[in-house]
Amino acid sequence: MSTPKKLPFHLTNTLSRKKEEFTPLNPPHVGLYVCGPTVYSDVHLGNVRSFTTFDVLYRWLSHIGYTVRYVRNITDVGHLVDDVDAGEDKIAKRARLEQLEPMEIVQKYTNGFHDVMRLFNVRNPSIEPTATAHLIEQIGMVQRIIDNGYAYVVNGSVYFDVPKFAAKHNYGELSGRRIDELLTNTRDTEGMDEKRSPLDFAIWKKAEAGHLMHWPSPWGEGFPGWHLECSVMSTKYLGMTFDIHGGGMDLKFPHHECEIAQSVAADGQAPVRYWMHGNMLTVNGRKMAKSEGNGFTPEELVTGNHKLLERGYSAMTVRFFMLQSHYASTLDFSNAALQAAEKGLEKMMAAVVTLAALKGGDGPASAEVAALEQACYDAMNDDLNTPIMIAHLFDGVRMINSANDGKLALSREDIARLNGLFNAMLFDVLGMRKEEEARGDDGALEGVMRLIIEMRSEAKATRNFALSDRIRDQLAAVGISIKDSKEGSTWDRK
RNA sequence: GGUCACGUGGCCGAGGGGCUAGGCACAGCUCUGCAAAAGCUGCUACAGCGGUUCGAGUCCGCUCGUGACCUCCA
Repeated sequence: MSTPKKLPFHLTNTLSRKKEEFTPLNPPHVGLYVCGPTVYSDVHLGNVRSFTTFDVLYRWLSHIGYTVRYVRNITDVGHLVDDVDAGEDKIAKRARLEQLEPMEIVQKYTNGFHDVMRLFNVRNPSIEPTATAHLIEQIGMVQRIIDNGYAYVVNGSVYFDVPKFAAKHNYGELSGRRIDELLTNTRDTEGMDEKRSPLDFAIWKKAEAGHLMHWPSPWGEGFPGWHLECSVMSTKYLGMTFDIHGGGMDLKFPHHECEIAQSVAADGQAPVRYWMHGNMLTVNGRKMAKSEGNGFTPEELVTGNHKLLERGYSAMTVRFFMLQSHYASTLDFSNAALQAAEKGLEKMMAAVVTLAALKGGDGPASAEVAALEQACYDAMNDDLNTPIMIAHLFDGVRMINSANDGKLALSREDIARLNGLFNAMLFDVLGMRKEEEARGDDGALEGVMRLIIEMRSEAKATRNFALSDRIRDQLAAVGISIKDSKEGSTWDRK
């Protein structure tokens, strides 16, 4: 029996803007770093899309045989906000509003983030480092950058010297910016008067009076700059140069560009071989963002308690909806699209149940099933093309249902392979979860339903359709649907 | 203002020089006590205008429209 070809994997590298064959630095190991959340507020659905994208990447790399060390950080230091709140740390700001310790805020939203990840069946990373636990390393990196002449100290703050760096290195290669263009388009930002060039960015910032989160450093009390933590934590756990760095499109510039500059300036090595950027979730064509105020929380999503939501949707419906578009495309949120995804997912899940009960005939594996397997691998290996892979799975759904209707002959071998394929692709790779599992049903309902179905079948046998229809209607009213077939009746929660 | 994307059928959304995407919705048929489910069939589109080509939704140019980044943001 043929087995599908599982390699090679191709992904779009933002550095080259092209699809490239992926080859790890030290196979079979893969180092993967993804920018995690800033824990000063609830994560919204746009954040979930990004983490889901990289969750699927992690799952896929593991599935095709790589040993992945997946590092996803927690940003708990807080970054400078705009000039309205000049100098005030985001986390400190919220802490004052809510009269909590900064680390209490951090803990609260970290817990919330983890709850959301669990709800959407996003796997835990191998390492989840926090910025506050890596202050020593961050100070060390600042010092190395200063020692190498790419940063200067002004009044207790340390700034990265972008023009000096750009003179020798390719600053802007990731985001496609050019120094001279950037210079004509800068706006006033914090610390402008201290910077030699408006393009320079802080890698260590002096703590002003009242600033709650600060640490001692060779340059005085302060806190680390915007982009430093990712540079430090990625290379600490994955090496000076590692395989894949992921994040949202909106982080490409300046965040990731600065990460590259910092690593090169400090250690002389480009940190990342493949950069991968996920696109934005939009609402009515506009990016979902904290600053836009158009996001909803998972609670609002599930309950439907939000003005943009006609009703609630399960986390798995939303996950499936997201995976039906490519990660590099924008995806527009809408109730109609969510409802279509919900129906599609129900159909696919029903087919999985049908498949488990199918009895195949004798005979060899069919070419169709083998082709389907290969098509799924090819789709995923082509830059993680989940929508195509899902389209192939729906072809499998049709095969399963046709076989169940007696219109297609499948061998035991075919059925075993389809079972394996759906388990691998739908559950392991796409990370779908059966809703009953998510709900945590025990066996009691199953037993009760078996009894009710048996009694209803007796009513039908005596042509007491008034009773059998009443049972079906009443069950429907409490969210349980009954479906009759030649072999008997099945039930499902809806 | 600068840079970069995108515009696909009733809706969502892939593809990316010749080959059925898929899902949802809708209509008809089959099955069925009725329903639901399922299967089959139908609806077959690529913003507009030019160009390249034997052939363009796919490449090039222009126009219009939308968005992202340039500032914390997945």
